[in-house]
Amino acid sequence: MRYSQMLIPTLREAPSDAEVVSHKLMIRAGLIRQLARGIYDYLPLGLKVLRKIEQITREELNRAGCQEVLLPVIIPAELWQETGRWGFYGKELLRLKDRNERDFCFGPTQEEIITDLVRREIRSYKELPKNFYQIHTKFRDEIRPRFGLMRAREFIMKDGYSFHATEKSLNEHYELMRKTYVRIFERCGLRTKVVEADTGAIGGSSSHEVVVLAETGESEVAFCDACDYSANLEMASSKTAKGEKKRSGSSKCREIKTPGLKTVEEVAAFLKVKRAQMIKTLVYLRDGGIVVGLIAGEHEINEVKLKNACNARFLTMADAATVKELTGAEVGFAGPVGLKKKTSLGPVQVFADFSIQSIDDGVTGANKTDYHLTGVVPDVDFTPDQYLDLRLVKEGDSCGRCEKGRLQIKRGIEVGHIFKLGTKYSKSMNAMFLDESGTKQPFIMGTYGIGIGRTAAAAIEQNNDDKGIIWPLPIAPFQVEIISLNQDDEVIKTAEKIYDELLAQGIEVLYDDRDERAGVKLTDAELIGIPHFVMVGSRGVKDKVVELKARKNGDIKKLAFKDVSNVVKKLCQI
RNA sequence: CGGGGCGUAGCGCAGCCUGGUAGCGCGCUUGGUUCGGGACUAAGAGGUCCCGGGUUCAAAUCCCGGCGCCCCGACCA
Repeated sequence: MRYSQMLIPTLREAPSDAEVVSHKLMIRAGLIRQLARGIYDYLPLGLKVLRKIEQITREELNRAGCQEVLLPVIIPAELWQETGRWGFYGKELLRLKDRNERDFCFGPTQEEIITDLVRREIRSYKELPKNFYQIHTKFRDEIRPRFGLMRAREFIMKDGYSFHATEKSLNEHYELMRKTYVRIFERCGLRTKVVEADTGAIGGSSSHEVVVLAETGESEVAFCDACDYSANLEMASSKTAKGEKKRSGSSKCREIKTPGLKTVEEVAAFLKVKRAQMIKTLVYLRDGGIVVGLIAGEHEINEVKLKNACNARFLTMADAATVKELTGAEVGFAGPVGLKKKTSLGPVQVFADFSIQSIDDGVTGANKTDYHLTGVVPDVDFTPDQYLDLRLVKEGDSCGRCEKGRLQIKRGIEVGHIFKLGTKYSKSMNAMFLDESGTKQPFIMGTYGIGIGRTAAAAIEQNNDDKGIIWPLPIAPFQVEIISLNQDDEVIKTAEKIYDELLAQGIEVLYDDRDERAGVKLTDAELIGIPHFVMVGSRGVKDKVVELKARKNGDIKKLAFKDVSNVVKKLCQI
């Protein structure tokens, strides 16, 4: 491709609304332009990168036995009503009506569609397992799109769905997908980590995320420095003392006046007790009731763990009025002793983190404004419904899996996600096959996603310098860029000749044939980040040499004309 | 949805406070000189000052309403 014929609108300055480096560079290098919030045009250079990532994804999935399909983006409401998601999904689901006022949505994910196809076309266990995937555009009306393609509303995603006759088959396939995902991102030239993840709203029993470690990532992952344990912060567990047996005895609880002291720090300082002795009491609102979480004052509660523990559909901090109704006190004085079992909003569940199990002289709110209780003993003064792990792990906590490891916490970009779904969708949509004994069984399903645009953004986050993008070779829009450093006849002749030679070798080459100064061409070349430059100038032409420059480290090698195509070809082998 | 900010030429911004009919840098067009790391020079093109209403002799500027975009928070296969 000739640069002069391509639309590559590079910018010296990034638009002021771009925050993170990948967003800035994607705009400056002319890969994307924004049309509306979270909605982008993909320009020629940007599309080439996406296509590369798609192609690698396709090759690896096909190799793993998956089949590509292409499902509609506009979906009739009926299918979503079958699974109940038409009601649950909320505003993130873009809903539309056709000319006859029938309800449709723009698919944010397509479990319903594929399950519908499979229930109509697959009847026997003999046809299983199967994995269908597609690469197409999704739309999620995100509350807060940001960072360019990292969190867009309209985005390109590879989504795949597998169907199995047995759990064993699902487990095997899940493992295959995990390996395949690792390989896909490795081939893209990315350094990734596979972490255990929360199954979230989509439901299901097990889930892993593939994340690219990057400062600008939106998710936090914890991993052990000794063993291979790694998990999304939402899921991560550290070593916890548990299994203390229940105590009995009489209460030595006392009420103490603590005027205006609400936080753990304030109360601990006032009463001269350790934070570890404090029983922090947090009140949450869930669908159909109230959930109270108890945790030692030195720790933070992990709301995802709490939400999962009580099996809630949603969970949010309770407002002051609810806290007052439950405890009879202002916010800041809640405690587990003598709590109501019921409120106008529904029943009250109390979950306690293991960390309070061993407290024997605890301090907690008295459910009375300006008062706290001391000498509180769990299982004597109050009994939680359940003890479990509710802690948000901290950097340096000991690993929950191995003996000596410590947890580290880093930020990452979630580029892939795999789920064991089970029969959630097949059951609600009555998608059944006949097993060996001739009985109807719901399909056992898995779902597997890769954010294609987000992967491109993550690649830039991981590979850039102050001059611009440094594409990993496998996903670079071009492998080589030829730059004529001036417009002398001999230089142009040579550049054209090399261009033809490289093209003939099947190399993806961008030839900057513009009548621009060397500086302009080089700066643009560095910005758009093609891995190798072949620089042709009049000085070299005299001696029949060109210069080969690596974008990554700036190394320059002189090359005789006759060697160019062989050397470059070797460099471009992946 | 709550809090904050912004909207003036393709991009980055000034002008607004204190109303008088729009400017700078980069980019773009044409000519000349230049030409191996973002040239110089001369001449140009390009703006519904986000939209609507109001105040005023006069509004980019003041007032009211709306829209769009960004940031923080709540959300998130």
